[in-house]
Amino acid sequence: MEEELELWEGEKGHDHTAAVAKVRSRLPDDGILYDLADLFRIFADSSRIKILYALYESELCVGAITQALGMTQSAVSHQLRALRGAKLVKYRREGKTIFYSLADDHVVTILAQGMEHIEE
Amino acid sequence: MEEELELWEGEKGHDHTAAVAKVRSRLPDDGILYDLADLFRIFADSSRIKILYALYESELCVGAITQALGMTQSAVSHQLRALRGAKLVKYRREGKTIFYSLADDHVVTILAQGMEHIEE
DNA sequence: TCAACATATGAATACTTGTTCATATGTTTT
DNA sequence: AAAACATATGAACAAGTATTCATATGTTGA
Repeated sequence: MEEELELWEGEKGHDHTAAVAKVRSRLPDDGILYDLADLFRIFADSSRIKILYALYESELCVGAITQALGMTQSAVSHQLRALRGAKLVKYRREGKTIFYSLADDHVVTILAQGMEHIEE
Repeated sequence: MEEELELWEGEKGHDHTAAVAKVRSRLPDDGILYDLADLFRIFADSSRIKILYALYESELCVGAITQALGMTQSAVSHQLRALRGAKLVKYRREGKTIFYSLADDHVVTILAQGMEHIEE
């Protein structure tokens, strides 16, 4: 007797070709997906999350963030650098002091959606 | 002559007490912020992002994900475990096959907001 | 211009994490 | 019951990363 015809030549198991083709055609470019992962990696640390929440309602200078969160000035500054790199915060200088604030509404939305998710 | 009165006893630099108190009063509990960081950490990897996007439109079995993304079955399974742990995907069994799908709309919203942010 | 202040940065270390390899679990068919 | 299939899991290694410590840059006032 004949064995079952194998449409996907040489592969084991059942056929996925249709689903695979559909996924591949709609999946965003690799570069985009890497950038997206990089963005979320910035949110993936509790120190940075704390900084973002601290900035939720008003701008703050580095010293205030440092005191409020009980971190060292160096650690805060390193994390602000990461947040700046991801364009999640903006800053303005006033004399020796530099004030940071949230860059745009995406930050707020992302935090809020994440919060909703974990509170379910 | 008198030195300037130091309201925040012993600290150097200018005063942050008001801002610090405000931030501290509004900042969510540490545990919540850790959970939030943990959630975003799941999004912080391009393999998992790819899996989530693959599941964007329809459920898929592990084999289909494996083929579509060109990963090993083991790697996919490990990442699905992480996604399951964060309740970002759900699954159902049909014989030997297990179909995964997105758990809720937060996943879609978070991905979409992230995408908007990096496309600016 | 010098001292004090505010913030930033580089290097080193301790910790976390994604993948691979080998194997285990669970399901269906013969 | 055994074999084939589909998925899950544990251990180990390589790669990435947050903090600390020391120091640098930039700004203001004396």
